[in-house]
Amino acid sequence: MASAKLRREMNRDRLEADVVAEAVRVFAANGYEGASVAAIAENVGLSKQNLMYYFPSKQALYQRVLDDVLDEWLARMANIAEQDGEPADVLRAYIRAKLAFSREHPLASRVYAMEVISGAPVYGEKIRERVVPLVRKDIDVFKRWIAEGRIAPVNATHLLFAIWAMTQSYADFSTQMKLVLGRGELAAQDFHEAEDTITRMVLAAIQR
Amino acid sequence: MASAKLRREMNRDRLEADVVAEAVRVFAANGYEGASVAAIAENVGLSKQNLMYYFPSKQALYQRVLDDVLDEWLARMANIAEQDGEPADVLRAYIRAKLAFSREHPLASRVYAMEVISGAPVYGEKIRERVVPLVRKDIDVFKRWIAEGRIAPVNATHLLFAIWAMTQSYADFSTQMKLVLGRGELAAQDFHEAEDTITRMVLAAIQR
DNA sequence: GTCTATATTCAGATAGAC
DNA sequence: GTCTATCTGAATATAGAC
Repeated sequence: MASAKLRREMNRDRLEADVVAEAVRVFAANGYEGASVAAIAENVGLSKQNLMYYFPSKQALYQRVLDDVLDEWLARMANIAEQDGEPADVLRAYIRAKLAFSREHPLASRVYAMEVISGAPVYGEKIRERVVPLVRKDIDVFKRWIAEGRIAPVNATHLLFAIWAMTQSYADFSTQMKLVLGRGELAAQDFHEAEDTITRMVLAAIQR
Repeated sequence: MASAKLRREMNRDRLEADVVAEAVRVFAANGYEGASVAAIAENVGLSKQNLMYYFPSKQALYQRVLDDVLDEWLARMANIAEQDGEPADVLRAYIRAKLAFSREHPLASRVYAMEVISGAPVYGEKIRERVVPLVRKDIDVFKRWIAEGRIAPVNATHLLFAIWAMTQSYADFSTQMKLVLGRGELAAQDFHEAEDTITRMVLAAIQR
């Protein structure tokens, strides 16, 4: 009895995960309005009506996608800046983690980016609740380092904005980068060079 | 005769400019698919059908919007890197110009960003023709500086990607920045601090 | 050039049988 | 939970009178 229910729930979880994974692709490629539930359903092998049995509305599915994106992102990025260690080492780890996310989850990054660029009409409140406090904590860490004289007195907020922008662009703007590099895909080498260049800029800027 | 025609054409130009300006707003806020021609027409005081007399299709209007966005961007950004002068001064001017564009034309930046994030399905070819050569020229300037020993041997390509990402984010991600800063709008002061921080990072990185 | 009217397609969502 | 069938609204686009 319990095991049958458990198995059913695992199947459901797996199915939902499949749907969400496909939804990320479609939302990333077309934006919220441009995405069609029918397309997502077809790609995942469900009827549109059946998909809507699991996700009652397109918005509900979209919110679930954003929730999952943010969960994954928080799991990787939370608490990096708060770790002990030399500022240079912490910043290196932070840049590396954020670039790795861009490389491993470019679609997730793009869905989030499009939502923000559109003015965060559906996810603004969640960003305020879940992202902003984390960002502020990271900024506070930078400020503490400055107060303690461990790094140069840079503008902590804009330093973080800069790190975010530089690392995230390797997911969001990879299409343009590929055109500039004349390459079909960004390769491991590109991400290494990116990491070196970004790290160099950040560490040079905080040099006392 | 000729003056009547001229006047008519000026009116038409003005009307088209009004439509394009409004279209930028709507495309930036909703993406290509999410934008509706009817909404654009209404906001500009035309009937939908009348608008489609001037722009035969939604895609044509969208392409026109992107063309105008790119024209404006090229008018400001082309040839900055190619100017004579100390690398530090040229880079300062480049960063300032790009930040000014983000500040003065955030909607233009967002429309372009969404197109690129979506994979540039309609504007990819134009980007290849009009943007990529310019970017490559700028990168070549950086490489020449390195070869001449005027700046440190950084990765020229990724340095440019970094500058683009940092400056552009003040248009594209301003919604998130405003939430972090707890402010309704980005102010002149924010852009000054951004410019200082970005310039510091770039100049520190090229320091020999 | 501008209007009324309409064709056509497509999307999200719901009802109800099984 | 899954299916067939359908409703409803919106959006692009076109036809044709004035």
